[in-house]
Amino acid sequence: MSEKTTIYDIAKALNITAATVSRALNNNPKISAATKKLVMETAAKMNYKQNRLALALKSGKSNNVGVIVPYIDRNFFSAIIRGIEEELYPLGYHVIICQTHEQESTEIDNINALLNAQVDGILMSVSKLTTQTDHFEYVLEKNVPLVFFDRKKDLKGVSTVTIDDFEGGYRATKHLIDQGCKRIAHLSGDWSLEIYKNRYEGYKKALTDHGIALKKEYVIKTKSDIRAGQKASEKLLMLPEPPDAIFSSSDYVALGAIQQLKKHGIKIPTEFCVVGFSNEPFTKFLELSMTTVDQSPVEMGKMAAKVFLEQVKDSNVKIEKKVVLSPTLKIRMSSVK
Amino acid sequence: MSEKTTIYDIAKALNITAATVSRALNNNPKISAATKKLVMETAAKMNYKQNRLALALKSGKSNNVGVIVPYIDRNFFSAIIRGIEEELYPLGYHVIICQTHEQESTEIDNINALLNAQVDGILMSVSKLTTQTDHFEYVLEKNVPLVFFDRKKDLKGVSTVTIDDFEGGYRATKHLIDQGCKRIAHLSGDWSLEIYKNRYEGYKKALTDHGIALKKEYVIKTKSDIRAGQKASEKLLMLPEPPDAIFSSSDYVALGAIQQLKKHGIKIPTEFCVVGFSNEPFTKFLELSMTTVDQSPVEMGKMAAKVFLEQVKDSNVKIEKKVVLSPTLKIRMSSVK
DNA sequence: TTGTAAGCGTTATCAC
DNA sequence: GTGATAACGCTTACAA
Repeated sequence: MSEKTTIYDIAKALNITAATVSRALNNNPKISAATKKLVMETAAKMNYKQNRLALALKSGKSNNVGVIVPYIDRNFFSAIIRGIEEELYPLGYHVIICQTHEQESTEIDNINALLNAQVDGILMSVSKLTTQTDHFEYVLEKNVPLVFFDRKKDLKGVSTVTIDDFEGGYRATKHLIDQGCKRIAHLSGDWSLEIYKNRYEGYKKALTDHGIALKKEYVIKTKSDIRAGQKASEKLLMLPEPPDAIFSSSDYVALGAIQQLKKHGIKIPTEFCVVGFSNEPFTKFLELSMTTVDQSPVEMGKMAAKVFLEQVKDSNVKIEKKVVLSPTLKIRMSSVK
Repeated sequence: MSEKTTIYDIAKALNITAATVSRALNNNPKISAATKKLVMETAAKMNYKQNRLALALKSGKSNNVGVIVPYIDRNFFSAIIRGIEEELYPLGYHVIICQTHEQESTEIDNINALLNAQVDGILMSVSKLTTQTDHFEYVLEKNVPLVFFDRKKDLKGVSTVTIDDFEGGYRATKHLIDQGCKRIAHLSGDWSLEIYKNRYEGYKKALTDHGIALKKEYVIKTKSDIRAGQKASEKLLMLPEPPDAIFSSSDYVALGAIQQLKKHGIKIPTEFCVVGFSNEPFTKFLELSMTTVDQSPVEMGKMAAKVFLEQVKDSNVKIEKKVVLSPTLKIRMSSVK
């Protein structure tokens, strides 16, 4: 029973040919009900399982999609993958995962490996350190659908699913203004990544829309970890006129800021408000729960999958879809006076 | 340039045969240095990429492994997957992921799908609701290596990688005893999952080893969420002699307990100590950081991958390896008086 | 309605 | 050292 049974085995058992078995198994109309039933039964009896590899080789479709992310154990990305998997699995697709570790060279390697594996599409978030775009063009040349989620590069023929980072930045900042904060600082990330640039732009627009002048010393670019948040907020507090609120592009940075503020005996939210970005799971478990911008990553994954499916449906038509999801502001204790 | 180039294209270009090209590409000894060089060069020039699907069909090895977990966006599992991916990718394997959603029927479906896809092995954590084992036996019949991590079923021929849950429970409890806690309660999970049973056994042993009688009313089985932790601890506080410490088999339950204790004005850790299990990321970000048992999931994933590789190496020898990793107690504020 | 045979891209086993 | 050919398991014109 350990040997795999093929359609030939079934054919032999019934004294018919493999082609007929294949037709019976695939609901081909040109087949008699009798033989079809017979084939179905013996297939079940012999425990036949279709070899997807053979099908893939024949059809040129592997029914696998590749998903590339920086790290799979970052909640934002694993939630996206969950969305992709849940959308695609019912349609018979399998998800192959790769991690770039934020390295461009690894990203290129991942893409080549997935292409060799004949994936039907690649869904990915661009690595922080990626500057070239040749490897993306190469995917397109091979006519393999390419969908960027969250972090993208602007390329012709590539569909993207992102959230409106500008809007996220705007609403976070407006919320702080509504709370009566007058001197709102912003902790940002590297602007070579659009997402951070856009969150900053939203911040800026909200300020000017409400007649608040942008103070250059209130905007600090940092790495995305707790330590960076501590250092940046320390710097802010040393200013002649320190801020009374922080909008951070990262939840981790915001957490570092909160820790540092507390160290200085500053009361949150009464004296100082903080808003983060990403709705990392920990933000709502804090004793002082953190206001943050939710990116609905599972939805983002599902949407990326849907865009991929559209692309596959009309493979002759090159679609270039730009889906922009709306972020949700999760208002919690760190910003409500 | 959009068409895929095969070894036939290279052969045609050089007026040799595909077999020769194949040999050149695969470092076959029976080939002249000259033709080899020539083939290599034109292969590069024509941008040849090996079709892994064809190789897979021919060889019977897909170089894919399937990984099945309840939910991919649970940190514990995504970290394990990270470990698996990082161990296997350098060897040319790709990781296909599936989610059971804790449903037995989905688990069975996942296994069949992966088997159809001709994966070279299946690495998985058993779903909470799984009672049958037929689908696992079936994998073994097909001679596909099967490795369980964390949640396992005892089956002949299946290798497992787990942490020593007994030890974890023992050390967590002993730590509480060392802190001077006298009345230690335990919040457990469903004992049909070995992990919870073993953590409880460790708890029990630590108590008796230190001359503390096990009180039945101090042991409560709950679901693994915050709400359950709140309710269970409420029940404990209503006891005629309420406990002065909780060892919880889940970080979420422990968090719920802490919240409830605070609601009653109970001071942690001075009046009451709490220890969780799993070292979920949020535990160390809490203002009152939580003591918990770390399961080193990335290491667990790497180990599962290594066990799989051993199995593959000697496919004729059936290996049944039981790897048990040691947990680490992360001592934090919630339990240090 | 069913059988025949070619083909998907490789590699392996023969010959030469 | 290289070429011809079969085989992996399946689908699909084309014939019958």
